[in-house]
Amino acid sequence: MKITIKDIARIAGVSTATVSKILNKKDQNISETTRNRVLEIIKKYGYVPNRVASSLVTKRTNTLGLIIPDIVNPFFPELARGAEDKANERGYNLILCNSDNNVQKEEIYVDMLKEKMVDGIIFTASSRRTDKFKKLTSFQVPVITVDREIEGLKTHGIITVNNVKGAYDAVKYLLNRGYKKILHLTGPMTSKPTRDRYEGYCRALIDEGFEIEDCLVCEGDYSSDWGYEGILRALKRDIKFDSVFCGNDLIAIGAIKALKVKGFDIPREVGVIGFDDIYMAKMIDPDLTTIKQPNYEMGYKAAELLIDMIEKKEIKINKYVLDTRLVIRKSTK
Amino acid sequence: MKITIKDIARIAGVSTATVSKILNKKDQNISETTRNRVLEIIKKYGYVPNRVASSLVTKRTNTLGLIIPDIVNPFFPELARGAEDKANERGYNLILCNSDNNVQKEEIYVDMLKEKMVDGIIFTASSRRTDKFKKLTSFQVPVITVDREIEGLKTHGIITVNNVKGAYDAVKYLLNRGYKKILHLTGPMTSKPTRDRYEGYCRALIDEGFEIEDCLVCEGDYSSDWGYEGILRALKRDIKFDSVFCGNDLIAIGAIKALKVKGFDIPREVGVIGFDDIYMAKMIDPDLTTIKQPNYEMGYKAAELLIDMIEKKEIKINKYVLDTRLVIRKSTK
DNA sequence: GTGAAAGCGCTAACAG
DNA sequence: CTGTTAGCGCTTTCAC
Repeated sequence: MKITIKDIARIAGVSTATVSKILNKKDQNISETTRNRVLEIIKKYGYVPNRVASSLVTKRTNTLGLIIPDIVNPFFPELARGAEDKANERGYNLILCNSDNNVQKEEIYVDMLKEKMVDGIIFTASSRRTDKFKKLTSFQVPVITVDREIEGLKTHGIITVNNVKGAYDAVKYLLNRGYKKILHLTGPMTSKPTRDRYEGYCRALIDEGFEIEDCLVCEGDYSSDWGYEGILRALKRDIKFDSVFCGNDLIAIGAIKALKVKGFDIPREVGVIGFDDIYMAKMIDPDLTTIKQPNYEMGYKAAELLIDMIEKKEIKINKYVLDTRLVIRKSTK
Repeated sequence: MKITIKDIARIAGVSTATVSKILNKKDQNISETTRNRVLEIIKKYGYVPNRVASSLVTKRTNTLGLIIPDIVNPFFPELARGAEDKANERGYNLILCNSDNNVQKEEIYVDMLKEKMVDGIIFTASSRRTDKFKKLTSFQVPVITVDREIEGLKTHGIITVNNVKGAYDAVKYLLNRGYKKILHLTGPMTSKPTRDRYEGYCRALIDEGFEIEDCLVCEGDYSSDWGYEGILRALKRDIKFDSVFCGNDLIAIGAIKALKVKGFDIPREVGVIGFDDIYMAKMIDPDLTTIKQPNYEMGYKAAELLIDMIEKKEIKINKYVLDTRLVIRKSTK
């Protein structure tokens, strides 16, 4: 039989109200003596309050939902860690949900989280979301979307990265280093970040007086396999390029692999630049020049904004666009 | 104002008991007609039951705790994913906790999870655990430890990997391929897997008629930095070796990097073998021969065993030792 | 087949 | 400074 607040109250010879007040630090009006006595008894008996009971009355669970496509994708662990750190710091826990970018799974998770009365949700939505999905907007608790803005989906806060500028910086850097024919291996164009990076690519080219050649832009997905495949395909089609701007680091890693297999010297013959700066970027050979995304900070900031909303602190900004940073390593000359 | 079971009952003209029974599929004794009527109303009003209320009475939250050192460490995302998949399959959610291998943080998390009344915990414990830490053993709910057996810590179930055999296989393979001087860059000897891998290393050497040379065994931690550092240090000390058995893939990746910097040809002059088979193992150059650990399966199995315990299914075995597998790639000849 | 009623363990007025 | 009391939203006996 588990020990309850009633037991503590009885043993201490006070009411449950008194114990509750002490537990919740609403004890300005409790005498030093009783407080100490109660605290002692709590300790002695190893009493642990039952939060599900208190949640039922306070309507707060101190739990957040984190919905991401897949924790195995190297992009997400840092984000999750950032969110968890902030949540923990503020006394919240995080429920991890892997949606596989699957709208149906997302909906199921949202329902589960709703039932469990989470105080808020951090959401990295699938790219295939349509506005038929009203569950979130009708959700009673605040929702922060991270990394991907969803058209037609109103959320309570947004954390993104300046993808246009990041891509712009990448391409401009390539151009400045003397590369002239930049192959762009993109992710799926259904996702906003992909389109933004493509936009940055175009703008940099134009600003520097180059033309945009459609054959240099190849759409795929955010995987190493696609990077590998994309290079082989470009080579087969006899497309001329002296550098590759990859939609993310995974693509870049695959691309480098293919390039090496085909005997190209990186960075002399072909330069490669990625996007993300995942952990592995500095471990591969040559280590990867890339655009660092502040993944950890995104998660951290998302949790912070979310908790501020939950706790009704004054919130002026509900959209943060974090900046990327060019990290120069050895895959570009 | 949120809609409750009372509202549904009132609208349907039945009691809350009836609605509850229908909700929980204990409706053998409910007439088809009322059931359909109630279900319809639930749908129409978008009623979502409040699980925290029901948890209070059923003493089940359908929530599990997952305590790992750090989700950013490439070893853990797969484990977490495996656990989450199984949990989800069985209607449970997972609370993610990053302990940083810090006993104090572990204790705090255990307390939080206890307060939130999780139904069970999956625990990858810090290596520095001492038996002063009784919180877990005195814990009311089942605990499964994964990957690391903790001496002096009784848990309800254990999932590990056959580290001795994995290491044995690795070293034997190296020997069979003609390598003779195997440097062993280990993790911290305070951890059981490290010691087990060391044991496998010794056994293989002995079985093949080699001697164990202490100077070939260097203790560090499970990071790429240590792999890099370890190679440089061995070289500086003028230790002769023709291959490296690394405590994990991260160490191997660092080692490969250092070896390449120093101009060694891998695998001809020096062969390298890792342990884990993380995602990046096949992406680096040369791609890494390694011992695959079934990370996903460990998480999956852990969740399965845990949930079986929670739901009191017949449990014969409460310890699973999963097998590793040699994955041959290009970092060995 | 269905419902009344007694809690689950805690908090929050409000009263004293 | 402390206690009384009425729930929070749900499940579960047990009676009808």
